[in-house]
Amino acid sequence: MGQRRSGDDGVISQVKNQELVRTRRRQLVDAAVRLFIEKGFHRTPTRQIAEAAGFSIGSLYEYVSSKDDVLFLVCDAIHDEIESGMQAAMAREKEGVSCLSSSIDAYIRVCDAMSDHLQLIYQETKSLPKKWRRHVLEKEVKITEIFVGLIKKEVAHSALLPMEEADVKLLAHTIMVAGHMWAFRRWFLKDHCSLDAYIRFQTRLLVTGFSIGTI
Amino acid sequence: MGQRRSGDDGVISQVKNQELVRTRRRQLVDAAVRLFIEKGFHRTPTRQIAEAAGFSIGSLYEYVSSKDDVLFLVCDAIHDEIESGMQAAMAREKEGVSCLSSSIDAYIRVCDAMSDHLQLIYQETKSLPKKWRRHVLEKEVKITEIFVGLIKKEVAHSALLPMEEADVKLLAHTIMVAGHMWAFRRWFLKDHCSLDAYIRFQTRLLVTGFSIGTI
DNA sequence: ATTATCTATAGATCTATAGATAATGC
DNA sequence: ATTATCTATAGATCTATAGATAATGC
Repeated sequence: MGQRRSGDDGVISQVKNQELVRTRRRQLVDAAVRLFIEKGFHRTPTRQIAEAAGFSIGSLYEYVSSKDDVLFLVCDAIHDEIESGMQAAMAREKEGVSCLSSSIDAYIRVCDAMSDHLQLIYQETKSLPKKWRRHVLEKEVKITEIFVGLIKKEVAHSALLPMEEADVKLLAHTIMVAGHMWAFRRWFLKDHCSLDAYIRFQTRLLVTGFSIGTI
Repeated sequence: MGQRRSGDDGVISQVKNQELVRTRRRQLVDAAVRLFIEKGFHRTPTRQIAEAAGFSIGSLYEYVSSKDDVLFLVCDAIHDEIESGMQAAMAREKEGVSCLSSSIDAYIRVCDAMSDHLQLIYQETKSLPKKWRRHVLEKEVKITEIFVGLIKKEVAHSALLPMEEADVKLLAHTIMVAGHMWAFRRWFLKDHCSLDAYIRFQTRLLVTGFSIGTI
């Protein structure tokens, strides 16, 4: 059939050279991210994506089989970047009592650096075909699990009050959203509060509220 | 020129009868909300909006001057509904120490009832022309101000710790987002947590964390 | 006359593909 | 031969308007 899957993402390419597929898709995603942030997915013609990526519309369809594919590759790449950004920041942290707080700090800084990308995800996830929406949401859960782990560790160290499993998950998701909020509510926040002040505020709300012996 | 503004929203209609403009736009918005929730703004043809509203494509353009106008009317109507929903719920509340908590409760229930609409706003606000995006965001701030007032009252009653003005605003916005979160993260929350449990959790996080003498 | 509504369509897209061309390797 | 790329375009939209028609009021 000449149709090949590339990587494990399930997007079909006509081109056989896997190395080439990776480079071209990287170019494609870089161009598309920029355009989608600027004008949104639906207002960006495939033609223009191809042009910005440096090849023709015909070639574009050798590397994806629909415009929706491009959106998926974009969302997937953004999530990868957030995840690796967090992992990198956390690797730099020391272990210790303040492990959760400092991870929140690192995470919100990643969200700050990627706030355009986060806004894009909030806008366009719904436009993804179902199968890929699920994939993207699973990755979101995976990132959230990092916080689940950290919270449990704090509880084990008695740095946080004991919590039910359900509350741990809820707290982890609320932390995730606190980071996203800095991105999608920047239209307000940027005029009223510095990044540092925001991090201080959210950390107090999210961590101190549940911790032992403070206030 | 035959162009008339209708109401104070700045959307131009060719039809003079203001009463008629109101009814037709109501039909238009009702139809569009349904379709946009189902398929998104960009995937819904104007033709289909007109048809679902019960008149022809020609007539549609007598009541708005572009498809963007329809999106604006939709966003505006949704915000109105949220605001009036909250006002109604709060009118039912008693004054008292638990005023903030019970307002959060009421607010999150409104968000629950309107979660499809909220998701729509998160998706499509960016598609609005600048002038109207600003209008929509101002309305969002206006709703947030309700919480600013409530928080200040709690502080005055010494039910909350003293806070700086900036923190009051931040807390109010965080409350708003806690409500939205129930809507836009329902893909996860619905399987892990009831509405009541969610409200309990967020109230604890948002109110108890800052209140005096608890924990 | 004026107002509201409808039908038909101009005009401008935009996605995806077919088929030609160039480059690479046997 | 095979692989990758490009050009040209089919075919399917979709928005917005022009101009005809029907209904209402002087």
